[in-house]
Amino acid sequence: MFALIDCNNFYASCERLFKPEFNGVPVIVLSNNDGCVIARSNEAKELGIKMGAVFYMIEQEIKDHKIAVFSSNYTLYGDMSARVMTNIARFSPDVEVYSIDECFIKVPVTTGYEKFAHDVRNAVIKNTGIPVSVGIAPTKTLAKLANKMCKRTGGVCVLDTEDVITAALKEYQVEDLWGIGRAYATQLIKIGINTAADLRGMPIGFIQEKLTIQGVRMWNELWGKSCIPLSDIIERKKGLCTSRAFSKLTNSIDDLREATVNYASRLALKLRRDNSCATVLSIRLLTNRFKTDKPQAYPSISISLVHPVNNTHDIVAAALSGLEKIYLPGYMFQKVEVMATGLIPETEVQLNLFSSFNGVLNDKLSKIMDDINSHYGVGTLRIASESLKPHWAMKRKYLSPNYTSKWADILKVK
DNA sequence: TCTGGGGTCCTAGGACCC
DNA sequence: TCTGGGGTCCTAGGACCC
Repeated sequence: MFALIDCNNFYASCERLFKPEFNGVPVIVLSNNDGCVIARSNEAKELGIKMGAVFYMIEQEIKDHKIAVFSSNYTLYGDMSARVMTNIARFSPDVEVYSIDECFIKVPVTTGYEKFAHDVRNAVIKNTGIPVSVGIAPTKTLAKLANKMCKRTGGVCVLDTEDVITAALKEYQVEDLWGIGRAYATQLIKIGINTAADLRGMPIGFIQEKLTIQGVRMWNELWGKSCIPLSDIIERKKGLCTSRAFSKLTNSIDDLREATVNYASRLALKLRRDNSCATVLSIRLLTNRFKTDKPQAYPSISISLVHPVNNTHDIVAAALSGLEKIYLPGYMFQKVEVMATGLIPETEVQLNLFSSFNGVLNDKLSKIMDDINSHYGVGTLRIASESLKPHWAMKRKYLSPNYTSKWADILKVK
């Protein structure tokens, strides 16, 4: 049996944890650049605030209902997530951290699933203050489904017999299934497949044709046959990406250079934290796709690097050379994307017979930079062309303090 | 003025091999 | 009159996830 444990309204719950005066009050959390709503407390959901709602379009509603607003604070959420996962790990040796706010575990008991679910839930709530829901079922797909049904059942839901599963599938909308997104949902509903039970009732050939092999796995899982194993080993990443919209559009090559340098050095840091090196670096400029009356362009380039690298200087230099090649003067750009692919572990980097490159493991400069920055704060030591507070930097007007990870931000109790 | 950021997997088709 | 059968690798695009 699998359990899916999911934090309720995770980002909103994190913010509320340190602002208890917002308990019982509608709370929303915004995406980067304070663009749209990405988390809502139950009260905000009840007011009809939609996931993905565009912030500036609902400002009046927010004022009218006195909704508390936060910019997203991933430092805080990441730290709270680690605390939740650590608590869950005490209940099972097999944990797959699936996202920042949810994990699958193998259920270590063979009976008494309800009690087990309540034990996990109560422990996490008591030790971290974050409310969670626990869904238990024979497969991961069904555990996901059980978890979503927790809203009705009070935080815990067990689907352990064929009768219970069948009844649940009949009530469950096909578009809410794990693995059915917008495109598939539209197609399925058009031909009269509305519930999970309808989908499960279709022949496997139909599933294979319409939804490919992943659909076949899901279909089997709905029948209780486990096809998606728990992956409790963290796989190496295949690519890393830094991409962020600017607070305002720009066509200035200087702005774009500055942004590219900033993003590329962030990317280099991500690579080093991942202990991997890039063999290919891609860079892309993007115009604002919502401004349909303005000319659109998404120029990009992929650069094969001479050596696999993860030091800031080489990554930045490659990114800048790419930028010069793709820059188009006549467009207002909203975003630059810097991507590293063809990643290899830094311990497996081969040296090149024909160059003086000394290998990543001898890269003392990066190590010193990272040490100083982790001790004195991000940006203490950086390359000269990187700016600390650029004018195009993303908006984070409603940012909360880093209560759990910065000495200066720790809550003071009188 | 203002619409997120980061990933994964699968398929089809083309280029190439013997 | 008529042009095989089996592969691999890569890329672009589309679907999905949170």
